[in-house]
Amino acid sequence: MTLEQLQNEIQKAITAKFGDAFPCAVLQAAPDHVDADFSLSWAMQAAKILKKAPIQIAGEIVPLAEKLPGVAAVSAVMPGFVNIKLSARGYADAVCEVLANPGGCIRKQNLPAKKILFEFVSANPTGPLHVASGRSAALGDSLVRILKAQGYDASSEYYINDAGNQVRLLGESLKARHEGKPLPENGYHGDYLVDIAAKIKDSSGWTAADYSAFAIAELIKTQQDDMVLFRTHFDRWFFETELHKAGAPKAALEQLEKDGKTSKVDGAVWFGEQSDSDKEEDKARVLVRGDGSPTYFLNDIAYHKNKYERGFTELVNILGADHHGYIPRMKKAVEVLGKDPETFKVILHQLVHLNKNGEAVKMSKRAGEFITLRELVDEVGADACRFFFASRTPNSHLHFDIELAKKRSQENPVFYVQYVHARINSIFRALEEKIPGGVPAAGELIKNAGPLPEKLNCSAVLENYSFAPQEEALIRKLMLFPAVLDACVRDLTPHHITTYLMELAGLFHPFYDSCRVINPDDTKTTAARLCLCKAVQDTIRTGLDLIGVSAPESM
RNA sequence: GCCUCCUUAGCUCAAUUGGAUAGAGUAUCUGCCUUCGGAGCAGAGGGUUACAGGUUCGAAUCCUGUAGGAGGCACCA
Repeated sequence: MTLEQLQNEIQKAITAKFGDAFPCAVLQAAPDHVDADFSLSWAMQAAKILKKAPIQIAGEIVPLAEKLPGVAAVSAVMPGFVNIKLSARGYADAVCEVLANPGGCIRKQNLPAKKILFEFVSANPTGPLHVASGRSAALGDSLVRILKAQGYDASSEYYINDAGNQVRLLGESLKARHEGKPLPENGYHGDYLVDIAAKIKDSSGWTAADYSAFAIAELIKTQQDDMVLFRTHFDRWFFETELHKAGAPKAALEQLEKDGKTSKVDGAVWFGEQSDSDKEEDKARVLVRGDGSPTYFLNDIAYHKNKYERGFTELVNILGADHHGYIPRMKKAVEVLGKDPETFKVILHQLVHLNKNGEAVKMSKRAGEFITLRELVDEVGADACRFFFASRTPNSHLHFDIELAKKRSQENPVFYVQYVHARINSIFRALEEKIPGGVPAAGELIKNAGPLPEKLNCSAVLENYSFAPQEEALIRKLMLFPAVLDACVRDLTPHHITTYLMELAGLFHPFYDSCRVINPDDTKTTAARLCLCKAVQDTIRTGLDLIGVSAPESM
């Protein structure tokens, strides 16, 4: 029995008794000071509609919940909570469910038919990726993993601005480096262009465009390597030049003009009304400059039109907070394209603040002063990096202390979580030595990283097993994992997973301390505890994998 | 000037979206010299959730205002 199943049963019973004009019944973990496993606040939410006292409604739910399998006791307490205690059978079943679906990560049924496209990082190909891109990458890649694991149709994409002014400027900067001449005004000063210039073998007959193309190709390759190093996968790298080849900006412009959504002022084509309100709300923008060239905004409209044309029904863009002004006009553009603006979502993450020796590090790409993502990964490792970036809600400002991160000390919570995984593994390694031949059934279990072996009857192993309080606490936490994944999808953020993993890891140690797993004189207890360890290990591995962090067998 | 976001334990952050006595890691203090990994465990201290009002059975969460911080307001991308 999973928590979701129990919740559904309660929902059914409540609907049968009270009708369906109410919020959903949600089971949540009971607070520490309450003698219960899970609790329901539904009675208080329904009180107004039912025009009854919450405590009275709660009292009416008690007999309904008492009948459910896996439930040992139910009580109604002021001001109107329904508290539920699980039976030993309920705990045992919960462990079996986790083992049957590794990590309790169950693919959902009856999902809405959505095709979701996540676009993230999409940094200009004018330099190596810096740490802020790491935050985007960690958020986006983790979210795609989480959605896919739950059965959603989600894809990832990186948009490369390989056209426009910055490309020309980049080519000019490279040419200057190659010829040892001074850089152009506003050129790119980073040392990486010196390295790229050194790779040029024969530049005779090169045009400005050739320099640009060479630099872009090199930098895209660098960014792709950086993303591989950061375990971030993109289903597609989309080139802006593809749009231009297909005449997409022109087509988009024609559609907008046909619908009367543009206006001409001073020789430039504008998007939106020239009304004060549109200007104030940042919805009016130039699409085509006075010289006839398209702005990035028109290109972006064409790009998003293209996304919808490829069959995606929901677009999610992950952007740094410095782009927030872009959202209102893009939403308006989506609407004008005839799509529901709700299908265009933006995850805005606040910027990464780097601190070094207590001082803020200012970063400017053009000045060439920045910490690259690669440098950071080389110093602290991809595991710590990914975990750290995934640990914060996108909305919060992320303070990254370089000195602290470089220390690779145990202050980093990622080690705390990984340690539990490795520690469980060492228990499994010790089994053969302590009990030659292993224990019935469970020995089979721990050899398999995948789903439960057919022949293992987990519920038989846990039959009549009496759980210690530390074991119960661990199982309760395991039962909450699917709800954590739901929360990640709901909020479009992976950070609930890292919080959860730290709490789960924190519950394993007291179990480990007070419940010796391997006992040659009691193979029944040994088998039961091995099952529990396996369930914890599966869940940790699944959780870490969803945020792109490794689960080491030893450390 | 206008707009967006943030302010929770010494530090870094949570809080199942309005639920019960606000929780973790880390740091500090006190115990455990460890037969499956001590990168650990048990316990303690640490909070007027920036401030002031409001909404209701109930607020860190919602609404208003104030203070402080970050970012954005191009015929750049």
